[in-house]
Amino acid sequence: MNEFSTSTLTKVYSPAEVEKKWYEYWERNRLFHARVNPDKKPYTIVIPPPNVTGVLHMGHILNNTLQDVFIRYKRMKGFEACWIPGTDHAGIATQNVVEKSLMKEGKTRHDLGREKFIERVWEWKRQYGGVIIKQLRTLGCSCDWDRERFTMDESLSAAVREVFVRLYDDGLIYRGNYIVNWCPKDHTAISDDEVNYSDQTGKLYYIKYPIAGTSDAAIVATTRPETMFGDVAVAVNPTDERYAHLIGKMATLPLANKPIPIIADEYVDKEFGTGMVKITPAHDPNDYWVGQRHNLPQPVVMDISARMNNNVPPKYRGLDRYEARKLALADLDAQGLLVKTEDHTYAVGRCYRCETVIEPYLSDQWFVRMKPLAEPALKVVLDGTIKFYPNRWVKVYEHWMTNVRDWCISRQLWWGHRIPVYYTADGRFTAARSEQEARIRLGVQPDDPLRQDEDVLDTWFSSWLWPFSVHDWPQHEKAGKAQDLAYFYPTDTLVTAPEILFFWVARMIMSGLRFAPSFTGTDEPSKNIPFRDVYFTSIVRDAKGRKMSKSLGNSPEPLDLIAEYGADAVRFTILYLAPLGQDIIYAKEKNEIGRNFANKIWNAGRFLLMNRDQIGEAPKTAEFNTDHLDLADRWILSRFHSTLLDVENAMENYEINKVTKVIYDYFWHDYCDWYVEMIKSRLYGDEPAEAKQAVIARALDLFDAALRLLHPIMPFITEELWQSIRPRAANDSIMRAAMSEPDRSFINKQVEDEMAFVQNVIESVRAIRGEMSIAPSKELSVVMKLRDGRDADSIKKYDGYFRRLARVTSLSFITDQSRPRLSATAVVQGDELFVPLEGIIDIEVEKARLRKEIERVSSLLKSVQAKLSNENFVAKAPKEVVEKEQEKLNTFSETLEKLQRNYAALS
RNA sequence: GGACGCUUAGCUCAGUUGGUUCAGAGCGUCGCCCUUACAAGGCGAAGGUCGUAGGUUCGACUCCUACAGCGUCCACCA
Repeated sequence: MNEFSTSTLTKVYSPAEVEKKWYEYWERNRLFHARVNPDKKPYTIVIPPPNVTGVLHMGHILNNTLQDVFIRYKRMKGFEACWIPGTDHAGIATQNVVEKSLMKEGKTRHDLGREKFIERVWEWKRQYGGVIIKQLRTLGCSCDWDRERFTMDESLSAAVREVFVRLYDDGLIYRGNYIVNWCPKDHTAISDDEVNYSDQTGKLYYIKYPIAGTSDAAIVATTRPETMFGDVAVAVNPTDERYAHLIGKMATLPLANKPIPIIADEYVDKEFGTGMVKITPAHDPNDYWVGQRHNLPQPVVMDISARMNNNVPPKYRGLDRYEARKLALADLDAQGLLVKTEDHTYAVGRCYRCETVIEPYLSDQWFVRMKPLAEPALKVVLDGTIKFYPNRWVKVYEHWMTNVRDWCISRQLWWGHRIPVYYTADGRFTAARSEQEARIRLGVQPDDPLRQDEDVLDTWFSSWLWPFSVHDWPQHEKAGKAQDLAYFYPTDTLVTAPEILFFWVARMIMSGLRFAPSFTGTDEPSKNIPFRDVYFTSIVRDAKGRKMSKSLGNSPEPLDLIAEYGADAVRFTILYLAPLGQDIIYAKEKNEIGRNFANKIWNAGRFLLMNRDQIGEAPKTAEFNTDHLDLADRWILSRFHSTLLDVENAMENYEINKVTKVIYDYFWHDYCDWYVEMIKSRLYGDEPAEAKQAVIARALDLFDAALRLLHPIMPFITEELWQSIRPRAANDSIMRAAMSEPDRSFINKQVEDEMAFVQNVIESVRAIRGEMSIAPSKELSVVMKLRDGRDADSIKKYDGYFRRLARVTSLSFITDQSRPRLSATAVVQGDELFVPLEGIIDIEVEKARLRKEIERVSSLLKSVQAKLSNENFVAKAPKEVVEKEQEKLNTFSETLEKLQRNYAALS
């Protein structure tokens, strides 16, 4: 498995086989599996269960990459990291999918009947469901697959029943005849949160309702004339003097020819329309409450498909609501009762699943009383027991939780958890965990008829229990999961989209605080909350800033991306682009960032292996070999440990894009661009073999450490290289290796300053080369004139670096004015540097170069001078700041002087 | 109508207690290079009065206010 020879490493990294190979290896060795381990602290994440009908999209890529990064990072940091995967049964979505396939056979679910239909859904689930779970493997997710759950598993159904009964017994679940959001296509109620509103331009119709016995008429304005058949009153504002005389009179409902009263109610806005409103209690939520206040009847005039029912005049019966609207308007117009029609923009609510315009509809539904659940759930977020990242979502949460409305949990579907309520023949009912329990509760004999409620529960009624139901609560004892539940609950981090803050996040907090005490045995909120941190992910948008979605067709196909760029590259790229709390603008081509980086890592590995094979490696003693250290070594060790600190810090704050940037910069620019280039001068120089082998060992140590640092983000390539660079034990994996711990004793400011000088010299020579268009292969000489107190030997010892990185083949020093006549010059930290360019130099180019540099330094100098001559500044600014400015003044003026002298020497 | 977020190089974005060798990176552009890890690469260069207008301060990309543009969430008048 390990110890490749260099020849097997191709020049360009090809991820496909590598990724497949290692994922199989990890899974085969059950390296993702977490078990209760008292010696380690647990770190748990439960996956936001994707719909069982779902396929991977870019949002999942981001969301699951983040979770995998957290899990892999914590695992390497010594935690027992457990990522629990699973899928959601997704009531409406799944039922729709199966109904669609039935339609192809010319059947409806009613042709099959409930039992057969549900069987059919299970069959579908077994065959096609959970594709997304397989796709997550492609992405490299290290989920504990032994713990995979489905929200319709028997154990999760038990949790649903338990919770329902408890809430029912506590009086928090009730049944009522209320207006709900009805989807005429899915034939079910949906919750307030499942309705999406969008502005739409429609018409506002003014309709005349004659008033019996007078020539007067009430003129009402409505956007939905078809609901007029359900009108039971006309309302005016009690303070509206225009209509005071009409209150108590009867108006005639046109077309239906029914008398309805004119009533007064505060709800009516005097300014809108005519100030008179038709009241339709069964088809409008506001009208419903008006009707309640005035004890009005609630005639329902549509059926479950929003077709007019038998409560309307015969000619309208059976018509779709929009056809009925058309016909009613025509009839009203014919009778001269349609006064006028205006354009009107208003918000239309649509079903979040099928986009059908919802119909407010009066029906019997089950509700959860939310206030008592919301209060403690709000508290733990406000007091920081649960933290939101970014924090601003706390305000949104607070607003919702203080204005929370009761949750309609019944759905008129077949696919889902059946409501555990049982009715006797004479109409008594109770909630119960089982039919047997219901019989006991109701005092009903085993052979007496008992009927279970036909409806199922909202999908979220099972997902809100997810953090503990995954451990088979309330049957955890029986299932042998008691220890797991105690050890892995609460979870640590929840990674989810802000869109489901209310649907899911808020409700999980409520359910955790409400039900966890029964297994944690404490009322302490911090032990009962379902998670400690919530990370809200970015929205992935396209180049035009539009949200990526299936319907817009503007999203790349994730699996194609992975096939083309590699999973590591896709993971790296999306994290690199995703700042905490900000949306991300995504385009396929961006994956070149990750792909190129992977290739860079790959080639660094090739370089090291090649040299190891040729030179050999000193035997391993500590994490980092510290024999034969020189400047570059001390510097890279210093840089590495500061990088570790930065990564740790950014990780704690969930600044993952910062983590990727820090590592990227370190690896590419510090390790590859400088360090690797610098050790070449030693590896190919004339040092003793022992020193060279120490250099190789150290470079490999650092590479090993960098691979571990990178592993959570790019799991595959790091495993491949980690296994190749050193012999590893059988079944070992980088994912089980320890992350390096930052050690401040390696961080050395003097070393970094010294290195900065060497880098500046090299960069100055390179800049001259670049400006003069001198080929990199052309060898150059450098003459230096040092400022007072500087020792030439302290610079000469870096000769090898200058030779290797700037192609400086001759370095000499002068102390007088004998500078080479035709040379380009630079000033590096006060030391002057001359590059003799006899025959190559273009005087004008060099003069222009120097002029620009002189300008730059002059403007710096000027601003420092301005500051120091400002009395207020000197008097009020802190002493250190003033001193610093004073130092700058000296440096700048010295540098400027030298530049000007060298400029003069050219003319 | 209410709340929140964003506005820095052509593009996508960094910029942590306010102190100009921090105005930066990547992509793109231009120039020189296939230098024995990497052209998916190396080196260098050009390019921005940090949305607008005020204010606080010795000093603001960084704090405050207003405005503009973009975006998100919530509520909603029939």
